[in-house]
Amino acid sequence: MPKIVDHDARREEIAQALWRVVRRDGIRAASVRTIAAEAGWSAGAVRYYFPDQDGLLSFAMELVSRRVGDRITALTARGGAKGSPTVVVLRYLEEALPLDAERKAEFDVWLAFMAQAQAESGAGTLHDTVETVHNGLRELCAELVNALAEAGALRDGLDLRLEVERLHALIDGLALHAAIQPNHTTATRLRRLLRLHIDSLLSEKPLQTKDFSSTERQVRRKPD
Amino acid sequence: MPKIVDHDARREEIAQALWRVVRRDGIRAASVRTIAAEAGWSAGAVRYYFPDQDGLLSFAMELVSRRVGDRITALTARGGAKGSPTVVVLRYLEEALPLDAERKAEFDVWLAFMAQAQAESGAGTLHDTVETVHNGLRELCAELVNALAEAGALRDGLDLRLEVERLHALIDGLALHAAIQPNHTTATRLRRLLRLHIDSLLSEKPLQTKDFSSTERQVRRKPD
DNA sequence: ACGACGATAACACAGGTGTGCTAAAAAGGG
DNA sequence: CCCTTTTTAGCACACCTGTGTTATCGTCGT
Repeated sequence: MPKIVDHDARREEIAQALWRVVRRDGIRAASVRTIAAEAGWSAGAVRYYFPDQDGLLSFAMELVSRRVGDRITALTARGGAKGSPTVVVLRYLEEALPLDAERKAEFDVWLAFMAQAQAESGAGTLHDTVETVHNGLRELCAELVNALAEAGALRDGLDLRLEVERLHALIDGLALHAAIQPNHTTATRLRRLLRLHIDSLLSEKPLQTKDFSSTERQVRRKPD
Repeated sequence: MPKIVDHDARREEIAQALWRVVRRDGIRAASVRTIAAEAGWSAGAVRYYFPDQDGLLSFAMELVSRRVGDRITALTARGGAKGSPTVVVLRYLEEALPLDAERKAEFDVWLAFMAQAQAESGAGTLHDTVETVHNGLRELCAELVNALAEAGALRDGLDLRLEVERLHALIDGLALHAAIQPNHTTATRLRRLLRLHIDSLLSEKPLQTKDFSSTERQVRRKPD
């Protein structure tokens, strides 16, 4: 029997080379040859694992999707539901934000893939993965909001369905801002904004933690 | 004197052809020849107005930026500041959301440009326009929040700086969601979510309008 | 009418692109 | 050792790419 390599591992390796090319030079530079050079193989070797480049693109995109999904499920397996409801919510949602270099890199290529998927108007492999991830994040938001509601932690009069959408939009907006202006929207600021939003949904004053934002300037209505 | 054409108008026409190509086939298909074919001219004619394609790309991107900027200033010129502060805020922010087909098209190409700009890591023409637009929208959010604060409409204890960031992120997140799932995140839902967020910042119950969301299911804490 | 000049088209060239095909290399079992 | 099967590299082809360069066309003032 000849040399046997782990095909799946090889494919992931090539996909990660694709990520690096996309991040460095944009998706326009993601050709079979440049990716092969980046991965350190010949173009023929790459084509042995990916017969056409559309398959390479969609695989690389689904790998991003799988990565973030795995992080979420790993968090659950590790007892991510331990602690007070708001702590659990923050822990999960912070996992969806580009707080470190690795996740920022993932989000950058995800952004490129989203833009490319918009071209396949309505349907297509890329578009489907975008929808899957998008719905998955929405469902996560829904579960977390529902958990807060069942714990009786939410303030009165909230429209749960709308709050799920608002939270979901905020998460994606924050991620986008972190990608666009990482120097302005830093990791700590992301965390603080997320916490601020969750707190605004709660009925009681939240428990104070070490990075409580008491240093922020507060505005008070001028007395009349 | 020979035939004289309006160069700026021609450039805008070509840039719009670029937009159509990007929207239909993605930024990867945005070559000089495909754009020329889309615009109905020869490649040589296009290159007469844009010596190189990097200039074409950045011009097309800045045109998007100019379009949305013009809409905002046009709104101001038309007396956009008339009415109660919250009405003014909603009017301005809705202008930044892809509520109709034209603005959705603009956002789609804007998304592609943002992804491409991420490749020029840190600097570059595209990156600069992204930052300009991004800072412009943030400044708009800041002005609107400040207007609400000066009108005494905001609830107590808000951190203005953080609220500006949160509003800004929500706007971009909503726009992204409208682009990704237009069937789910419809124009009316966008408006409702934006209104919900603004209302959550106010100290008093907002004035009711015709599209008041009384039809939405409300959640009330179970009595203990 | 005609010439001058902006506008358009066409061609050339070197290189890149996806993809099919084929030959060489590598590696473990007999 | 050799042989079989997987893996890798290489080449070929037709086409597309950006960018020069050049020639033709159209239109206006004279």
